[in-house]
Amino acid sequence: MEAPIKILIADDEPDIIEIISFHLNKLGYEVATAKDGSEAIEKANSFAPDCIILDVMMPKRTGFEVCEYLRTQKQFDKTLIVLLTALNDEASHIKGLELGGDDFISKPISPKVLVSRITALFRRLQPTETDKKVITVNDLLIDITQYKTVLKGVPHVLAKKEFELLYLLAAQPGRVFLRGEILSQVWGNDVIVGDRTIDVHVRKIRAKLGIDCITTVKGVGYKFDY
Amino acid sequence: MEAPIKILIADDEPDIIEIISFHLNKLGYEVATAKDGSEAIEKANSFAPDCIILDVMMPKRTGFEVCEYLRTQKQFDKTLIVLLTALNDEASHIKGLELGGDDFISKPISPKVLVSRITALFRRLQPTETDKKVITVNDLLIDITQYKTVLKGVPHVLAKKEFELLYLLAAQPGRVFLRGEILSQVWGNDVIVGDRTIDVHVRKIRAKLGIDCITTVKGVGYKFDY
DNA sequence: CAGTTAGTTAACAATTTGATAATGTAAACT
DNA sequence: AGTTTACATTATCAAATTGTTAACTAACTG
Repeated sequence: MEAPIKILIADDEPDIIEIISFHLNKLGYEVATAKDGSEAIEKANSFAPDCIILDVMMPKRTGFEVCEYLRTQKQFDKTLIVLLTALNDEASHIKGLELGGDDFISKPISPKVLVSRITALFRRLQPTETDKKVITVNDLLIDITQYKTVLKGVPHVLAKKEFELLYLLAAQPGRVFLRGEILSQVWGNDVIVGDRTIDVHVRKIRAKLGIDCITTVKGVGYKFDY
Repeated sequence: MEAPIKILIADDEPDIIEIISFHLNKLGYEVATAKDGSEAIEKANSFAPDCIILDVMMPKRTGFEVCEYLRTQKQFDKTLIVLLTALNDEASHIKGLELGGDDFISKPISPKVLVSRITALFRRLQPTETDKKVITVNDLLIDITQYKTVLKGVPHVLAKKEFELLYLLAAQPGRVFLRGEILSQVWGNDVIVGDRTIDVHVRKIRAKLGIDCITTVKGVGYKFDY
């Protein structure tokens, strides 16, 4: 990504603003803040954020009102809107979705959840990341429609399970998959197989491709890293 | 596009249906809904949608079952199928791709993501050139208007089923066809024939043409590769 | 250094496909 | 109609591939 992603946070509680912007800043996002609904709209126009986090309960204008207004404006077509609601407020959740909100986070806020939800949203906006059938990482190509793996232009034939395992890991490079996750995702929940089975398949993939694209995270699981 | 694009939504949660149909309606799509898998299949037949959004977890029949079934029906050849899955369920992702799903959207649903993904799918669909009558790959020519196969200038006579099988595979070189797909496309879904039948026909094609243009993908299916 | 975890290898089991022959079937031809 | 012919399908078994486990070794952790 070239320019830093810009995020606007609007909440009337300074503590919340501080916590959120601290964490987002740390991750390289460019952050602006607003302390009520009216300021949120002003800042949205001047700052042109990619994502706006709105507290539902705010002075001057509620998050709903801001959300509704923003959705009428063409320049905020592609802006993600995340609403902060009280815990378990299903009604607000539905209302927010109808007004065009993209996601909801319940207070109290876990910074970790917030960040992962926001990154997930951005990821989902681009089907090319997670949802494509062909994965390419450097000079490695993995195509599930063809069950084909090509490394440096040379095709390598993997068996079904090997392929599915590699595909799973490579779909999210860097993410560590626990053994349990791998088992349930590749083998399914009904099938019961031992842990060694995974090792053996990992080994075969490494051997066939001739590269170490799968990294062992001892005591945890495996990740694709290439 | 002249007539409005028709979209069928199947989910057992009325809230989800309401939100999605609200947003799609607003964009000018014609929307029908179903509350379970069985109703989804009924509505698919009567409504003839261009795109079907299926929740994976549904009563009566799961989204997977519906997807699998629809893909066996010739009239849903070009129908887009979008599956709604729980967040981060990679196994479903892979399974869905194998069953012929076109895209995946994780719950909770963001209207923005949903809409952008669906329009992206339709955009991708434009270059529909699947209906070629004559296929030529290298020095192999396959003409369905004459049921004729010519390899290196030499005609080879294939039986009806042999030809149709070859034609199906060669129409999308490289793509793996599951046995189920082959059966439903070449034999139809009413006819029940065993798996060996496919093997035998593949063998005959290989023998008659004298080349290995059909590759076996063990545990998965066959693909044309020449 | 004991205990845990992963890698390696080989053997075995399970599955899948290939090949061949036999049977069924439907049209084509006396 | 009866026969022939070509094609489609199934049955059966052989062969190849793939999946899994066991047993052992190596590496790491505290």
